[in-house]
Amino acid sequence: MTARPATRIQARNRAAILEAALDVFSAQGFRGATVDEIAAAAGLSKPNLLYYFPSKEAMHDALMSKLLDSWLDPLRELDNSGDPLEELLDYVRRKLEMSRDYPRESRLFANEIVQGAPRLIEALSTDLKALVDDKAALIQGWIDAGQIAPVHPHHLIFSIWSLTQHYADFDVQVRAVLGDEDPFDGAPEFIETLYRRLLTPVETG
Amino acid sequence: MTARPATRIQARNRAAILEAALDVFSAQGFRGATVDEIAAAAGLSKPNLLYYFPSKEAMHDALMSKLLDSWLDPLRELDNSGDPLEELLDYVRRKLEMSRDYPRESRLFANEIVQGAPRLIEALSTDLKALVDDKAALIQGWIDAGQIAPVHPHHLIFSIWSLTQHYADFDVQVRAVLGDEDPFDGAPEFIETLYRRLLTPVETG
DNA sequence: GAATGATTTGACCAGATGGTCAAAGCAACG
DNA sequence: CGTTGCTTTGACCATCTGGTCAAATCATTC
Repeated sequence: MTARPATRIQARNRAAILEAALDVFSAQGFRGATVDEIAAAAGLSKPNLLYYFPSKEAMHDALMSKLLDSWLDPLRELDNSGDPLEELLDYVRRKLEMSRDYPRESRLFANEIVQGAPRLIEALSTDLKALVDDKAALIQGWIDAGQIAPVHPHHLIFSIWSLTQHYADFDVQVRAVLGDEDPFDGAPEFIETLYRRLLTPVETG
Repeated sequence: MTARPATRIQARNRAAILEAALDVFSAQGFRGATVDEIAAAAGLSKPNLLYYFPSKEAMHDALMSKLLDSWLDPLRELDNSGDPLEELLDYVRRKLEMSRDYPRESRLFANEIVQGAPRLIEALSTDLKALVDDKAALIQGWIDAGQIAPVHPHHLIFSIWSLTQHYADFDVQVRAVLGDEDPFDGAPEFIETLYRRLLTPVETG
């Protein structure tokens, strides 16, 4: 599909550009980002940058298609291989780690969605919906089997997204409120407690 | 403080402009919004719009200062007047209703924060932090009294923000995944269940 | 080291955008 | 109904921005 970089120079420069573009797009949004700024961040001249990517939109597209995949990976791993509650907690942990380790990717995504996801809506209602529906069915199975407490599976997934990504997307707010305390000191325990208490099945009397 | 509109025409036009600006800024972000677009949405010519607000930034500022206040109001109401768990659930409900009824305000706020809150960071680390610290202490008091289960108060508040605002800020994503189902059919029950189970104190044995 | 093709750049362009200004239109009040 | 001050606008400007292009530079291969 994607044209393979033909030379070492191409590989290096395309990587540098995408790295710079991630920086700028995630901090400024698509319209807020300028090609000049990305070029400067990548250490290239603007025409040189446009030699590797035909347009600003092409850079954004390249980032977005890489992004959606890696964004969905943690959910793909959710399966029937272990204890349901632990499976879900693993998913939560993976998502929280992504917020901590890849906040720019999370913000790039958030920027896109908040503004109506013009360049992404197609993939959301096809690929994403299909995957989520699939995993929701898996979760519903666990509920029907009494292995976790009954909750609306889709909303459960939304809650995991929102709780974990909040720490990346609203980072400045969280840090402004916490002051010196590192958000990721308390977050894992809080969120794990939350889901343990929510999902642990109640004894039927 | 703010200059009172001197005439009926000023009152009407300033209101129309802020309404239009809310529409456009919340959908496009600050840099994505154009003055022409706001003017058109307000039914005014661009120079006429700039007669009422001296610049694009002035419109944004006017919106932001109104916003932060109303955004914090639900939290201000959290107090010691009732059962702690019900107090917190009321707060959650108020926030969720705001997401449903005022999604543009929520997205305006989200846009600002995701992009580093350049125009808001000051207020976040003073006003917001003070209010949250205050309410966190209240919550800690409930925990110490054994009235709700022990959780990190700040993270509890973050979780309420993220869970409720998710339905406004990530609306397109939520709807893309849910298809025909209205998000606000399932969300209130899901979130209430979540906080009841999280916060109901466990019997000490 | 000359030829070939990949890479880089300075100069440039067209359109968008935030903002200005002088003049025209309009409402209100005497 | 004419004066006064508020409101509206067409025309205009400077700057920013995405993108182009021809020419120059560089790497590679024979």
